[in-house]
Amino acid sequence: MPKLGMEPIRRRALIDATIEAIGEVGSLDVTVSQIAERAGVSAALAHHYFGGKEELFLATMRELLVRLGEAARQGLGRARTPRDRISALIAACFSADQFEPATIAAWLVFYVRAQSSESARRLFRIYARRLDSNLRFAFRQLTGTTDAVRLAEATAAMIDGLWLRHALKDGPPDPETAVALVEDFVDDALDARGRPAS
Amino acid sequence: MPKLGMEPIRRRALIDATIEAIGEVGSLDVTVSQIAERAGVSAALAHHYFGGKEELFLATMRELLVRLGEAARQGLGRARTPRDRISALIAACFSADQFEPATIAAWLVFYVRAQSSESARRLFRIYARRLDSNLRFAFRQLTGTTDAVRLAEATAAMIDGLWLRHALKDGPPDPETAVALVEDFVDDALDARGRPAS
Amino acid sequence: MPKLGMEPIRRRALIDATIEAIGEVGSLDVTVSQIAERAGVSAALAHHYFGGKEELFLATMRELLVRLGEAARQGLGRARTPRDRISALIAACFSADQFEPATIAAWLVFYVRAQSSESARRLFRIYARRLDSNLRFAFRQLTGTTDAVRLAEATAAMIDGLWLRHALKDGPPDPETAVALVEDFVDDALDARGRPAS
Amino acid sequence: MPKLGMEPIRRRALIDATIEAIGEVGSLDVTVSQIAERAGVSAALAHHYFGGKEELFLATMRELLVRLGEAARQGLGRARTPRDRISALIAACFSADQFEPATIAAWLVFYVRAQSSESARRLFRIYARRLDSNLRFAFRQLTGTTDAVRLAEATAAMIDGLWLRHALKDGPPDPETAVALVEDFVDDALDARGRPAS
DNA sequence: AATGAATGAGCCTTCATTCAT
DNA sequence: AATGAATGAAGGCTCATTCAT
Repeated sequence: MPKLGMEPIRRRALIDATIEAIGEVGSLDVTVSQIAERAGVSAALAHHYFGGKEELFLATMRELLVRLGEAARQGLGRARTPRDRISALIAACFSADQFEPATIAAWLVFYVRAQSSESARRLFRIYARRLDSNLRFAFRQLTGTTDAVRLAEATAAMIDGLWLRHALKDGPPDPETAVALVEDFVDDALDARGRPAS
Repeated sequence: MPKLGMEPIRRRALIDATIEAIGEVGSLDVTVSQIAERAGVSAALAHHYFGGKEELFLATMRELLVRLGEAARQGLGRARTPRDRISALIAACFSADQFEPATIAAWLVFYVRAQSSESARRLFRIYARRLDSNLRFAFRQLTGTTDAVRLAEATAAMIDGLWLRHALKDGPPDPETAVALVEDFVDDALDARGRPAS
Repeated sequence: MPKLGMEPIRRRALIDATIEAIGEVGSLDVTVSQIAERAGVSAALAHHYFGGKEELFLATMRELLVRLGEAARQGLGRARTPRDRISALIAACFSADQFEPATIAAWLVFYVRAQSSESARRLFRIYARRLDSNLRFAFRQLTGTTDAVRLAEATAAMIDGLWLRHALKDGPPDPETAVALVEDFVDDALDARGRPAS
Repeated sequence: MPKLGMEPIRRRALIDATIEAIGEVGSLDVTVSQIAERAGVSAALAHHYFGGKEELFLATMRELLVRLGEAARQGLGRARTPRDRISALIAACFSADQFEPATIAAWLVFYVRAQSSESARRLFRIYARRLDSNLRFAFRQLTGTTDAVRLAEATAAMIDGLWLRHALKDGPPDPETAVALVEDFVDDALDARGRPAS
């Protein structure tokens, strides 16, 4: 039954369906029909609203990025100290939303996509830069600039690595352990900084 | 004119071509024809020798895994202390061979493939388990068992994360910095271990 | 806000938009949406008023035919002699209205359409018959019946041919030259008639 | 049963099938599958050999043009006088090959195509220019240069017009009458030239 | 040993058309 | 009077795969 104002609803449904479908299949080899069916609409409608498969994927990536950005922003808002800010960023990356199997899978898949699609890469750069600069900024208040850069990179790498490994694990996601590993790393690294001559 | 004993030559050429092609395109969306052309043979021949695209990909993954395994084995052979063994493993992961753009891309792509292909996942498990157990074994000689597990996982995660990030960078690979980051992490972590109450 | 008496306005707008669209694209491969947009209405409305694409095309053809018919009638009204009548018909075919690029293109396109659509062919027959009989009638007053048929056919053919060739030319239409060519042909033909044995 | 050297055979079969299919349907709205089926092959093969529908159409046009060119060349070879050359060109345009219903339809359809496809237009220009220059050359030997241009254009137009009209006629083609009309036109025109003051 | 020939299956995309509002 | 919403049907194209040579 056609109603007015369906567009945002359909777009949202299609994007969610895309995440689910990619999550289930574990790759971008998902047909528009599969996605549309999951969203309860025809494939033609997906094209109608997004223009094509490529754009649907891009919109989905953007959504993923936005969600992560919001999680980070909220966490940062509640943080009081620089060390808190770092924890907030780590927590955001492993928050329930982000760590659902389908979401992890979708992230990973888009990560790879970024290798071959210029538009995808552009989107990812924005995300990477934002996370990095947030981390760097927090670290800088705890160490010198040079170390901040290093530590920010290492932290980001570990986060990504844990994501990656979770994407391949069979069992349920285990965000607590992941967070603990990164936190320990940060603690140790900052600790070592404070005691230069060991 | 058909020659005798061409099989190993062709197989090798096709596997190399697969790595190159995937590296260039940045995804598994490579046609058998493209690969075959790059190897200087017909697409039909690829099927003749491998049975199908799937098997060609699997063989290529296996090759990648073997190469990494060999790099690790060689490094471990020269290592004298447990700490040396850890460094050897890190170095192997970032050795010149492994860190060529095409290879990084191929790894990443196969990583994702593992999500949807049971056979691919099986192969990767073997690799992950071997790296993990090697790391764990070395760490266990420097820390307690519990910490060894944790540290091994964190180290492996950081390595994977650095790989991932390099896969998306535009510039030339920078293995030295990557190695330094991981080594620092290990140093700091072991350091912290030795001085429990900080 | 819906207004009353919109029907004729919309129909006219849609027909004009059809001519323009066909003229611009140079073929019948025009979507109903494109036409509707050009007319400033929704595609659904086009169906509402015409019933379908086919009927819209047919209505457009009819319009084209009517315009040509009117141009001819007006010219014939002012003609005094049989020879004048011939000139009037020629002039009508190359009158400004008919010789606009979009109109030429539309004519040509519909001409082809007539090959595959019975209804389109029927419309064209009416036009062709009317032009032919007008020409024949005029010629008959200047020559014998047999020759009149021949000359009418030749004249009509030349007119159509000149149209065709103009449809493919890049530059601006050149009705004067076209008219001159046909007039010369008629003159020469009639001349030859008068002097049978050469 | 796959054999070697099939390519030229298949190409030829596909081109012939294209002409037939277009001729039967009377428009370019022919699917590749229809054409392929008529040629006794799969649609995929058509793409394999031609790359796409567009190229298949272009190749078909080229073939049509070549056939016409050959008919003209043969006729010209046998012509002794300038007037003979003109007749030869006219005859070529209405020769049995060219005047088959399917061929006429295909010509007409491609003629229209030229309006929207740059590549098609380019091909047609070549044909038009060649026919024109041949005609002009012959006329120039019989009249002054200025008249030659005019007469060549008028002749070409009449030929095209007769083609056009035949394309829409239901009955069987009637090349003799068509040729007679054009020949009469040429005769009368040349006659008139010779007797300037009437 | 190697390949040209050939195809079936499947996907993206377009578009005319319908319907409820 | 007019339109946004929605879809079924169909077409072009790609590609892995097979087969006879």
